[in-house]
Amino acid sequence: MRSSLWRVGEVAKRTGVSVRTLHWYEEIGLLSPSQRSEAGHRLYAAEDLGRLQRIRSLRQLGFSLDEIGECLGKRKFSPQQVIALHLGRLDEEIALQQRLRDRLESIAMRYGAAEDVSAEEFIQAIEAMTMMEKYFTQEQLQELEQRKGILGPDEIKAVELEWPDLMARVRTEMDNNTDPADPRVQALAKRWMELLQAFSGGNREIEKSAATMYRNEPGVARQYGVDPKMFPYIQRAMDAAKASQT
Amino acid sequence: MRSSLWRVGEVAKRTGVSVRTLHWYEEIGLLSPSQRSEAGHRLYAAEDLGRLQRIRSLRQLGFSLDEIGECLGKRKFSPQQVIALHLGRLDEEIALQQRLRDRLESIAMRYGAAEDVSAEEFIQAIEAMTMMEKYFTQEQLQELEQRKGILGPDEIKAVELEWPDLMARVRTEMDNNTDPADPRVQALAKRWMELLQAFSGGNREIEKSAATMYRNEPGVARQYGVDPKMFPYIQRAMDAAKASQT
DNA sequence: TCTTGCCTCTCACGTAACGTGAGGTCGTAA
DNA sequence: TTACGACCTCACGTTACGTGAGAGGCAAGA
Repeated sequence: MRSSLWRVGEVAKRTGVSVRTLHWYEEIGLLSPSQRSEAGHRLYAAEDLGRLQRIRSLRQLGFSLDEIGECLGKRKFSPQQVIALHLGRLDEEIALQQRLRDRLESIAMRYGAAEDVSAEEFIQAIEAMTMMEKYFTQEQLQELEQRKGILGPDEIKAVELEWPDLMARVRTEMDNNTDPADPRVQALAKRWMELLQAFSGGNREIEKSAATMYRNEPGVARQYGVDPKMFPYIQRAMDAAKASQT
Repeated sequence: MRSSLWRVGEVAKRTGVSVRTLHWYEEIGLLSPSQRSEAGHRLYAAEDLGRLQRIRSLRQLGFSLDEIGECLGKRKFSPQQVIALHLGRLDEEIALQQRLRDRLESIAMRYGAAEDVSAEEFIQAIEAMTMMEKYFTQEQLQELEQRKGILGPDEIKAVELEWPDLMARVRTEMDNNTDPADPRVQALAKRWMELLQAFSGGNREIEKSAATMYRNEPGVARQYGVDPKMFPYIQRAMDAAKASQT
């Protein structure tokens, strides 16, 4: 009889759980040793170890101690229901983490090789992405992602470098009150439309969403050098181009 | 000036975070309102809202408040490193959850339709699975899984029903000291080998691992009615079959 | 002016599942 | 007898807040 009683330390060594964990399981009423020595030391019998084994099995499957307690306590619980519930929870969590992972990776890829990225710049990129998720619908984001895949990363980077430069030139002409029909402005407007086409693929809804974003988020607009005031100026340049074509 | 100062409730409504969260951010020094009213009410300025926005962005990417504090505080941190670290952590978590999910699903499928599964039986199944993962190597488990796919669920269930029955019959003959060469025992031994073949696919290592499991885990053995003492008895039956063939 | 109702404040406990000491007791071997 | 290891209980720390409790502030109506 004596040989079939184990003390906490022995149980801990054999099963791999910590002594504190065994204390904790007793405290919450999940697993109490069936005996105590005169000095108050815990003595675990074989049946206690069996219960511990079951607890560990259920724990490994990700159940909470509360749920385990209910499973082991009551005879009437429905395993299918419990598992289905748990499975659903897990699926949700996994999907969430996967989305999170994808977002993180897309940011990491954006700055894959560059070494001199400042924290400032980095956080702005993150903000830009959360903004995108705020202003574009799920389908639009998918479409953008798809077109990104077609263009390839080098092309994307080139455009991202060219865009602020183009914006600055447009701003200069606009500030100088250059006639929208001027060849320089015409060239800028042509390039603007090309880049816009590369971004939106001609999807009007995407262009609208982008415009809304630039209007509502001065931070994002500043990052790319976009000013809503440029929109009508370029529009006038486009109108002038059409007029000269006829 | 006055109009660009917001109180906690207003900030909470605008940004979607709770008042308590704003209190908390101040308590841990992550975001303190740049002013207080005479009565001690928090007054957030535009720059505070900007910082809050950055905090929210980073939070959405799954960073801890500690990490966010460091990112926003120091200029010298390496975004790539932080992201790579985080990405690694996420991948690990996802893989873990995926494995967990698969295990859960395999258990759920085992008892998909059955309605009268007792908690006892259910927990035993879970224990059996954790035992499998303890005694079989990763490759062996994959091989078993593959063979399970080939056999199909109905076949599996049939075998699982037949196995305890077969064990009981063998036990009876063994207890009666029936000659291993007796036709009845020969028939049982033949069926034993067939089922074993269906399980192991002739893989000796898998058979060895299973034997070790049955020897070390009386609980699992009891569940399937297996007794290590049967092994040599069946072996003698097989030997007798061979001898009679020559 | 007083009350009403809606802020806001600080303080403080609760969450899940233990980890990590602190300070004291028990058992046994040298 | 003393040293050492195993054990005991108590209690705080962890994450990122949620949820009150009790008290004070602020504008509007009676």
